[in-house]
Amino acid sequence: MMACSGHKISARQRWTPTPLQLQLLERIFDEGNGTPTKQKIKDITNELGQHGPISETNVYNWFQNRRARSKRKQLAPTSNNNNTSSAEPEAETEVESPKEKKTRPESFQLQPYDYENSSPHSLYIHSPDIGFDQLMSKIEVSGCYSSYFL
Amino acid sequence: MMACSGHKISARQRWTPTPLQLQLLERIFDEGNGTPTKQKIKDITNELGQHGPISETNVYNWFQNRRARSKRKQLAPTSNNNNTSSAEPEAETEVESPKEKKTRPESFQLQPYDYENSSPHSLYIHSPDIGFDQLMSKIEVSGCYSSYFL
DNA sequence: GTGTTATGAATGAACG
DNA sequence: CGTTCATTCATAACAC
Repeated sequence: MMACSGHKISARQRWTPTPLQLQLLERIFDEGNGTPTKQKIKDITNELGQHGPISETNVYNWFQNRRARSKRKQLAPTSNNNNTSSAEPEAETEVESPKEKKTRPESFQLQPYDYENSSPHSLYIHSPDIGFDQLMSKIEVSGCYSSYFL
Repeated sequence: MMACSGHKISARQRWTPTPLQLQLLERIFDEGNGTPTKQKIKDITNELGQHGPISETNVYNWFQNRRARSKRKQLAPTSNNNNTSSAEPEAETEVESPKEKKTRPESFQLQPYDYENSSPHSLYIHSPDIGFDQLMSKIEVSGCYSSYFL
């Protein structure tokens, strides 16, 4: 019964950007405002306030985090593959068909840290309903974690 | 499976440490490295990579979680009474003690916003939206801003 | 197969 | 501004 994603996104203690807000934030961030001024923050806050509760502090923090996180990509995505054992017992790699959406619109789990944001790629999700599927397209598991080697 | 139509799991799998890796991690953690540096992370990752797939991010997260968990576990055991039934812990008490506890209360979004005031122009603190902030901290499933999904 | 627990991962907020 | 803490979510692992 509960298998269904019956997650009520009820209120949380800490601010949670709505997908729309997030989209806007990312967009702005991507626009090239690495150092949003106070005025800018205010503006953004005001703008985003139309889509949900938000405060200037939230915006400020968000940008700070965003920047830090981007830079944080130094933490290697390097998948250290070791093939000590030639045996690669395929466990149950039941890869489901990548379709459908996740469960929560606000947080799409990414892989490790993003690789590089230098790419001038503007990936934005339009569609008021959001195709989570597309969001997931970024996942790059690039690994077969199903195997246990002891 | 899944009676609900809402199903679909992403292809992303969560990293699962092998017992060996876990053992090593615990050992390192126990050694007294509460704050593993990036270099350390790399080292550990490399080491553990010999026992299974792992990335620096995994190691980093593991330590973070480990630490948080430890703290949390240790903070709770001080149960005074062996009360079988626990009363409702959540009481609406917005009265702020002048002396906040040392614990870092996940305060709701404050509005200090007093970091660098680079703006040459003074700013008016009148944000009408601050009222929302407070509301947000408590918003329940009620029909307040429930429509902020998109 | 269903429900619960354990734990990795993501993120907002705070500290230095 | 970079790093760390705390909280929450999602999912693998486990128990029923």
